[in-house]
Amino acid sequence: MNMELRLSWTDVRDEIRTRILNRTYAPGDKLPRDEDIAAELGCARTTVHRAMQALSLAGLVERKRKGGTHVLTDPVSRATFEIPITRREVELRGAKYNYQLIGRDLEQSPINVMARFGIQRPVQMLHVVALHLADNRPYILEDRWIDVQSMPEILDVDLTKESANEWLVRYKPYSRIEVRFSAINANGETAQHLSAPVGSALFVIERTTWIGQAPITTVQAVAAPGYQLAAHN
Amino acid sequence: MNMELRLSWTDVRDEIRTRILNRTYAPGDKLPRDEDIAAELGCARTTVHRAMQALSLAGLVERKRKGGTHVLTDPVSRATFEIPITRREVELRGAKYNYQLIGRDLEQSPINVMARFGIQRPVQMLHVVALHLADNRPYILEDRWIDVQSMPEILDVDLTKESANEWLVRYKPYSRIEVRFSAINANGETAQHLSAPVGSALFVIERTTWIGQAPITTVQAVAAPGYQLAAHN
DNA sequence: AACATTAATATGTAGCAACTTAATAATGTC
DNA sequence: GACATTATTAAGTTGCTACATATTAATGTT
Repeated sequence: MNMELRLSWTDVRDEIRTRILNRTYAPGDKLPRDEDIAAELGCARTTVHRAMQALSLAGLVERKRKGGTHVLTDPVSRATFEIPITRREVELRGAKYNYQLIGRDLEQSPINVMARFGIQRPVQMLHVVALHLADNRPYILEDRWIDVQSMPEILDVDLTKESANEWLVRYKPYSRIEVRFSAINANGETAQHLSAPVGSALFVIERTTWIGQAPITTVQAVAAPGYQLAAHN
Repeated sequence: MNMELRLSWTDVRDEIRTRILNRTYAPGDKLPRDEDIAAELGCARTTVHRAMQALSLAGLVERKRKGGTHVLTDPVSRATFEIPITRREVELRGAKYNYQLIGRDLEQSPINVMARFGIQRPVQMLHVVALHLADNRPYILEDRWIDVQSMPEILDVDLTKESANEWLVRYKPYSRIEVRFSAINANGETAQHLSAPVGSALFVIERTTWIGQAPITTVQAVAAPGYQLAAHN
């Protein structure tokens, strides 16, 4: 019978990772050239290359042209998380989703919003405050600013029925996103909207998106108490 | 003069993304086959394939063998963040790093720790509580559990000088990591360690790591007030 | 009609070859 | 010795070919 001898790039990646873990290649060490590893393991250089790319992306090794590949001494934890649209997130938890528009106004962008976009002068923006509910309980309170210059269509959207985010991701997928996490104590208004005690610790997600260089939207999403966000590698 | 006509896979990715953004390929649509796109743009199928992989990873399209490529109707926000070792993080902010060991005990793993590792029966673990300081001000309070079965060496490490995390990333790089974020109100003890008012909202990072199937460590890191974590795509 | 079998098809993966690029090393010049 | 120039090297990139795999569509059998 014919054994499967061919190595996939994931096999190579795992082999190299094992060697790094068991200190065959110790932190700081220079690894053999892709070509030599390929010869040793009996695969193509392309395959080693892909494995190395993965390890480099994972923050385990560092690669430089001509310089070769080195095991990093201080590997960084790198993890990825997903932020689905809130409706999806709620539905995935098996809860009923609802949405309430709280406020909608055309305003000049305040300082903190300008800072998030990295712009110098205030511009006209659509300011939307809305509440997402799971099983009729407050889930996330969002405070959103939308650039009307690069997206005048948003002014005609009926935001009482559909969340601005749903419309945006459907019609204007971003190309760049920046996310910041933090924690705040609930102030009176926030506490009221989220039916949480004043002062309770709330998880905050701040997202800012662009299409190319053009600012699209920035949102501060405050989650109800108990909210957790998971990520993995 | 000879123009640069060759398309790189990033060019192809950008072109396809643009078409998705301007609704040439609308949400839900089926894209042409890789081969046809390659023919149209004048590049190899491999190149289109790589571009598509990137878009698929980014959550913009979905690919199935024989089924073809479809634009997703609800693209998910996917972002990546890095957690360097705390010393690095502090030094990168231009601050002086210090570290204090608060407690170190061999204990049976409690329920919540077992849950994080997904194990059924309690095991002997090293429980370490420590404080990281930036410019002599509390920065992060960590509460860590380390599996001694898969890592007896940790018992001989002098944790008064080096943080357990530093030792771990140096000698035992994980292969799988799970991260959870949340917010808590500072209780008396936590507040005291972090010199924060009781009740203040604190950002919490919970990290659990494995090597293969073997649990390594789980840590609850509570950041001092004002802490922010940034991510990007 | 229901079910199993077979064929067709679009993506997934690996190898090979040729060329590009960035960084280092070697050399030459003043 | 200091500096600029050139050569070398190892990773990066693209294209091509061949084959694997999963899924759908078509066909055959009862």
